[in-house]
Amino acid sequence: MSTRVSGRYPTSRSRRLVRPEDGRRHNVEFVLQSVYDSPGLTRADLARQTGLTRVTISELVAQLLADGLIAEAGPNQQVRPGKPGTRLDPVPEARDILALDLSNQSTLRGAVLDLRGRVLERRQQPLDKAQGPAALARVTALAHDLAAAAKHLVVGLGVGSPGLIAADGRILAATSLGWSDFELAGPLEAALGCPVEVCNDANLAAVAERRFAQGHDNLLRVQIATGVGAALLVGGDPVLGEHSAAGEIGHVVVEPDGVDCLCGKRGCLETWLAVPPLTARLAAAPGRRDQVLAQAGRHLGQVLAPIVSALDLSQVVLGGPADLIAGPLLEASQRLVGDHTRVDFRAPVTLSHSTLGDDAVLLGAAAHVLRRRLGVQ
Amino acid sequence: MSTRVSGRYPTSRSRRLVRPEDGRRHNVEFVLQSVYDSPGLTRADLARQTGLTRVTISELVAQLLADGLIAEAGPNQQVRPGKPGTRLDPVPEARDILALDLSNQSTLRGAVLDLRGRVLERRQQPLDKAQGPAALARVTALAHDLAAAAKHLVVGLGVGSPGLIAADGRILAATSLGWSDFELAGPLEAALGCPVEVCNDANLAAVAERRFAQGHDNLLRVQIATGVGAALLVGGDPVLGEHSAAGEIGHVVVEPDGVDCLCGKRGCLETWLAVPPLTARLAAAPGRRDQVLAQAGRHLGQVLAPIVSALDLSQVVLGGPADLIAGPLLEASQRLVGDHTRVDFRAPVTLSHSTLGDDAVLLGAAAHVLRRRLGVQ
DNA sequence: GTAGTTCGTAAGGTTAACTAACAAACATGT
DNA sequence: ACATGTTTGTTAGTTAACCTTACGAACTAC
Repeated sequence: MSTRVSGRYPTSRSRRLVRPEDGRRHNVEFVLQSVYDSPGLTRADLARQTGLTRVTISELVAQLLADGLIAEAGPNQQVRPGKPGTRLDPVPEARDILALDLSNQSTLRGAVLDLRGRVLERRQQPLDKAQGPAALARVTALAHDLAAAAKHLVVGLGVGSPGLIAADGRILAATSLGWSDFELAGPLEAALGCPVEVCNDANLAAVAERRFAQGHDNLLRVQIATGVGAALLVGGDPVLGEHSAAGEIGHVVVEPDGVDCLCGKRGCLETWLAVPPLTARLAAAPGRRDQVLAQAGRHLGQVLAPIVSALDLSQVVLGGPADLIAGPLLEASQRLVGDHTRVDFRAPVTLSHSTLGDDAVLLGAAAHVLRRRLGVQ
Repeated sequence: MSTRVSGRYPTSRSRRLVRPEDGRRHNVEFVLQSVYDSPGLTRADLARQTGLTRVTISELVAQLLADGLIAEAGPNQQVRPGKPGTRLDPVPEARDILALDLSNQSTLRGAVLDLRGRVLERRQQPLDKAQGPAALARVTALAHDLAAAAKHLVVGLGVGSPGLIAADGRILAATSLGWSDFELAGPLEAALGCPVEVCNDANLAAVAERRFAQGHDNLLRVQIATGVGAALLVGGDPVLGEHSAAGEIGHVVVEPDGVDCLCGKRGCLETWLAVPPLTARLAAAPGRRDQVLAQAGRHLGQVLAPIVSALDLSQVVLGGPADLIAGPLLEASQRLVGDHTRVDFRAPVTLSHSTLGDDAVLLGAAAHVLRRRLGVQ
């Protein structure tokens, strides 16, 4: 795990040839994942569970012990014949992960986390409407702050950015930061000397729900803020789409004769669900708060229903201000989706308000680095 | 390729440990894929393209030559210094693939195909409303017919079945055949002695669009027949969903105060788009054929719009009777999806009528076997 | 005709899996 | 108490799949 020269083990799609050492690293990562999933396993347990021999497992474990990523935790307390095995536990404090959240328009947020997703340090940096290279300078400065605050070896830096981000981390368009067709990871890697992973902020928030809030492998996360964005996990992986624009549901029309939207169409979902228009509607109808929220929730449900059906989702998570989302809006949305999609062979979908708060993107950035660099997902 | 003992190379999700021979097979498959993608490559081309050494590539190529899956095609006609390389071509006639389509309620259809997807032989078997074990007997008989008709080594049998099919091929529910929680692949493998892959019919049709009709890696295919079903490819892979029920969009409500549906709700998409209700509506309004079809198309578009936005799809393919689909229905649907989702950073989605006709499922079954057994996708 | 380039193969090294065998540490039965 | 059997983790040696180095064959260019 200390030396990472060649690329990652290929998935079914990103195909490339593999060398024996790719297999070795994959197997080391697999053992690490197993120890994270089931702390206290012994080498013999791992061998039985994986099908590799005890000899090979011992070698893989020795590598992880040498790297400090796992530790022996004394003999197994069992009442069985035979020599008791040695329990193995993960050591989440062995490494630090740096995480950046660029989604806030006024302040860049950063944190140092351990491998369990605990926030160890926080730093931030005003953006002051910096654009392009000036924004890059602010981001780099914040990254340096984080690197200086880290007290352990750093696995890597994860960056959650708004906008369209390609699969390779290239930023196709991020208007709030003035970047287009911009390579962010390269300069940051050069400046910091550690691996950098750039990903869309909404996708990272969804990844965080999965890893740190017991989310399912197939889930939809909707973020309600200045606009309305969504991210989708299928089989645990974020969906990028044909133009890296997946999740852009804010401009689906839900009310053909509704009010004008900035995009030029009328009655887009955002004209109901984004925070500014929603608070304006609430202010304009003082005594009808619950009805307005329920109406917004039904419009959301109208968009969710086909998605939930087509993807057979069981979980939708909503992020955003609790006072707007957590009550009638969520309930109305859940009811409409249930009523419009219910079939006998599918359990009803569950909508819930995110428990991750403002740290969703930071946690997702850490989860992403954890996965890409150590294979733990 | 002749010996296939251990499992397949793992993807990012289906994780397991890998042995050196798994890597070897993955690499052999990669080379085969490369030769299918770019016929006429030389060993040296492959080495440059993949990063492996010429020595290793020669070994992998020797394996494929010995299996007859590729062939040398004389020296490269080039005007360059140096020894000309030997061109390598795929040999699609080297193997046969058996394919079964169980989606028709009255007749089981089967075919023998080559590795290019050309149909070499066709067989069929009346179902006569057989259910459960009796249906299995019909399926097995047809599979035997196909095996007897094959003139080359058989890669495997692909089966496209209606109903809910789990990722491992287990049939969770297929009401038209009277199967529930039913292991179809096991008995067929025992009877035929060749690998069997079972998959949902709609998913296979989508796979066929991708491989044999130049479909994108992210596409939605909607089949309009007795009911309305859909299948979704994300990154080239079929989406199964949390309960293997992905694609079931027929019972999304599009008209809350519409007519009663068999499912117990009102105004489901099927009450507009399935062939029986649609033909009934056309018969009931003799002079308004185009308007009725356009209305059906708009209801479809209403369901497609959120899906297209959330997944950033660029392609939707409609399968079913051309006289209903190919005209005003498709145009109205395309227009509504465009009008309801258009945003500046995304190219508009393209709806089209499938060109694969009745063979979509058979072709998909062959493509699936090709991919699972020979790694060509 | 000579030099330079490119292709495919041969020989031998390195790595990462395997099998076989063994000492250590435990429970159980006499 | 003590032999017996079980389970664990390690050592020693084998096999497989990649690598590097080197070489003959076949072509172009001067």
